Amino acid sequence: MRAIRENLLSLEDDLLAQRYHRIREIEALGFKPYGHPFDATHTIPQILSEYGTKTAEELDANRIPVRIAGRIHTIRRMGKAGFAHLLQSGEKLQIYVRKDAVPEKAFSLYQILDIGDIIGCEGYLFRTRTGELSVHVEKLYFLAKTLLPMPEKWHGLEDVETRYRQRYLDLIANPDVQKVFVTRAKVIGSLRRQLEARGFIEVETPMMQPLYGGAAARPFITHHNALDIDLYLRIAPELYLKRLVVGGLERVYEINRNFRNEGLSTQHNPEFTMLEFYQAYTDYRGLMDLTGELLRQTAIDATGGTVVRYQEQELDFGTIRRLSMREAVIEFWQGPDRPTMEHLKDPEWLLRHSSKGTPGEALADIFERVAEEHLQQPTIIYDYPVETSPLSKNKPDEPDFVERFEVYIAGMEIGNAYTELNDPQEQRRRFEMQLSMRERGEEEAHQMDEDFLRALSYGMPPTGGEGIGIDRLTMVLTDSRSIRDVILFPLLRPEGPIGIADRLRACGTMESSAETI
RNA sequence: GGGCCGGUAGCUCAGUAGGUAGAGCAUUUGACUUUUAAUCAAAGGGUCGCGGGUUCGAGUCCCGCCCGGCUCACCA
Repeated sequence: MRAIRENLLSLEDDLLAQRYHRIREIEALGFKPYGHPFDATHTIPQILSEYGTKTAEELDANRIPVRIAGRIHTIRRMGKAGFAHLLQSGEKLQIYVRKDAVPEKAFSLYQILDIGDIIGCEGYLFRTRTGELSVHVEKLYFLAKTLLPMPEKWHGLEDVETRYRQRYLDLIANPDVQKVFVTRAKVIGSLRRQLEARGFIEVETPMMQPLYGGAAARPFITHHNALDIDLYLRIAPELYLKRLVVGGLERVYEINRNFRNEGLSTQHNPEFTMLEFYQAYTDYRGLMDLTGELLRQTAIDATGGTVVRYQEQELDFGTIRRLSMREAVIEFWQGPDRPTMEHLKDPEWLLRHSSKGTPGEALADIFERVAEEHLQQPTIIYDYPVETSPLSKNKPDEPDFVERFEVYIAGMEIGNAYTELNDPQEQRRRFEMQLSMRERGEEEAHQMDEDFLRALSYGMPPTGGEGIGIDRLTMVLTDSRSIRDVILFPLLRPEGPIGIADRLRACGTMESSAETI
């Protein structure tokens, strides 16, 4: 018994225990600590946009009754009256509670509210002496108790690790974070609408694949027990989507996760979201036009305009520049000995300027080192060497190159597109080329996919296909520096013991013991 | 994996030269019926990331480790 008392004493300073105890006080006042449905007349953002410009006189002359709900962000108690700010969807509205305007128990409830509690209230809109639009409360409802303290009110939650691990807390404490994810939803919605409007249908293809392909990356491996087979989490949906084009679904798209077992960085998360779409009877030229239209409209839908601020610069989505890979190398070459187009067509020159094994790989390597970081404005880079592009169609006049382009924005690769290789014989040769690269130790070279070859052997119409990285596009459109800021739950190492279960159990035990003392 | 930076109260952060661990917010108690970073008065709250070492004495110096950030490498 004494041990219990001592525990109770030691818990007096514990915020969790304090607040847990408060649940009983809330119940004693006739309120439920959790779980009422609540019919609001408005959301807080609605009130702000509908009545934000009404004057005090207008509000007094024509009283507007409201029922709203929100989380308590700040509370200022002043004896027999007080204020609080309620937070909903990242926006705040002040409420005013005075003792003579609400039932007695409601005022008692107001006096024991904690920052972070979720409440509802009913009353009418007015402006305070200082002019702030507020709710004059006549009825108070209790909707959910917070047991843990909220982050500080004006710095918010700064600790990046906590922000990523406890995104719910980040969303509560940092209203701008909500905006990022609203914009992300707008990006995806905009792309869907635009593709649907052009006759594309959305499909879902396997995430778990017996062979992985469509990109160069190391996969995650998992196991299916009943079939006793290993499966790969897909690194790309490409080969499945092209099978659908063979089947006559001439315009298909998929927006879904890819998984690549690679390092993490500000631009890489092991699972990330990709839009891939395929359009029969077009080629990469057609896709360049389409890409320009898609990106322009997405920027408008997500941000309201075609000019987007990103890290001290203005990116213009209104027009997208087009450069061949070789032109880009020439344009962005730093220092002396700027190469000419002839140099860039000379295998020996290329091999001299790169450690890569083939002229094509060397060109791609040089491009990445010389040009990539300079591609800040939305830019299409086209004509890629065949070695790095096992699924693209050769250029008719230059068979060492393929009809492929990538979209760069803010120095990042955002999109990748090409005229699809639809000649099964050539595709077989490409796979075999990849296999030999694999034997040379290129772990990420493509696997042979015979069913895909079989599908192509039935005939795939000439087709253009493209992938757009949703996360990176969202970064650009939300002015985010890290991919983790546009992924709700980015991958982190698991954290150590949290201990909340023990603390909650202790609260419960204390309480039932206390009753028997 | 390499380099650099960081981890101190629930949150945001200070912490001198190696000498009793601090502030603001939050919390608790009291005052206050138009405040808004509310104010005023008082109080409680710490595994200084973890483990070793040096020292009479370590948040501080040294070594190892854990977690995170940035960056390079890697990732077409």
